Amino acid sequence: MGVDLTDLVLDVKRELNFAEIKGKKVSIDAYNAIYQFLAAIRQPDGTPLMNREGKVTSHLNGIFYRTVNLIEEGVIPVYVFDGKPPEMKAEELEKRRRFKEEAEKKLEKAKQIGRIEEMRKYSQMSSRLTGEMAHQSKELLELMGVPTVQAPSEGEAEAAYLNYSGYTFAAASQDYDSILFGATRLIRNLTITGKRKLPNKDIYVEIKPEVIEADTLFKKLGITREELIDVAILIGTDYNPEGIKGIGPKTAYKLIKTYKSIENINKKDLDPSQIYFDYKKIRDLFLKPQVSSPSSSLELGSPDAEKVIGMLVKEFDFNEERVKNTLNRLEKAIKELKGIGRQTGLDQWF
DNA sequence: CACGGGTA
DNA sequence: TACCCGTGG
Repeated sequence: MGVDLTDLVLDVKRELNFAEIKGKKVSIDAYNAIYQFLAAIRQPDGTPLMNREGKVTSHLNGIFYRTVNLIEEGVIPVYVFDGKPPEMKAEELEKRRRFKEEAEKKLEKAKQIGRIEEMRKYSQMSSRLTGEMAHQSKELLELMGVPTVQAPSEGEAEAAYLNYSGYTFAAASQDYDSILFGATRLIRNLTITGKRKLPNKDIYVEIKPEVIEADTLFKKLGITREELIDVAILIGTDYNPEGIKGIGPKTAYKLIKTYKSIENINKKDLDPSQIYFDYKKIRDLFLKPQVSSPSSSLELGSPDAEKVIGMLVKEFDFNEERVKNTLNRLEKAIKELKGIGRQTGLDQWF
């Protein structure tokens, strides 16, 4: 799930204007994006899209159409895939597994009483992104000519690293962890747009991409990245999911703002016995995550239309006409995008 | 979520 | 052109 920093970023987050990322690379936390497609691209009763053999295709649908739309908007997406999770994430992963099991039980009940709305909700909650799905997504992107990066460990950390090292202009993820990992610019809601249903209500809200600039956030809060990491640890991260009982974003921020670090917090403000986790190790996971320099160029290549059709149409039963249409749009968008690189610098004269 | 045909 | 809505796989 990541760290809940919503309350702390409220004042600095702003709507993304696509013009500001035109022609720029954005490292996308692939797992995060694919998971959202998998959860969202479903029939009203929650059944995911599947080919005739019953293999789920929701993730491929999302990757294919959304990515082409992004490239048409002028963005060069760089999808970063997860490697092996850090051992300290085990508890969080176990927690997620239990959550899925609960959702599956609730789904069965909803099915029995035939409540379509509930069925959809619990299907979404119980969706699982398999290794095979991640692999298929990566394969599709490669056939499309879209750069991918294999992270040694956390994809989000690698995406942030690509960002602060200058390979990409921003990092895209739903999770605020990106900023803890060092991203300079975080874009949320890049891969999901449109309307989203409010939980348990019949109200739909417009979801728009938003930007959070790390430096602006640090300045606004008057703390450093290191200090924000300590704030996050108090609230609870993927590496200490429980956080500290009774401490939320506001309190955590106040404590670190006052004391600068977890070890400096006065005993009267926080009973040290509450800190049962190895916070120094967690700090290191954010400050010195396992990352690696990209081995490929991270440039858009030429799509292999034949193979994309082979995969989507022949193997996964996508509509041939739609796929061909979209491939044409993709080729056109790539050409235009490559034109931007050559033309910049000339534009100012015209 | 996204497409595309229909409708105003 | 903007939105609605049924369907995609």
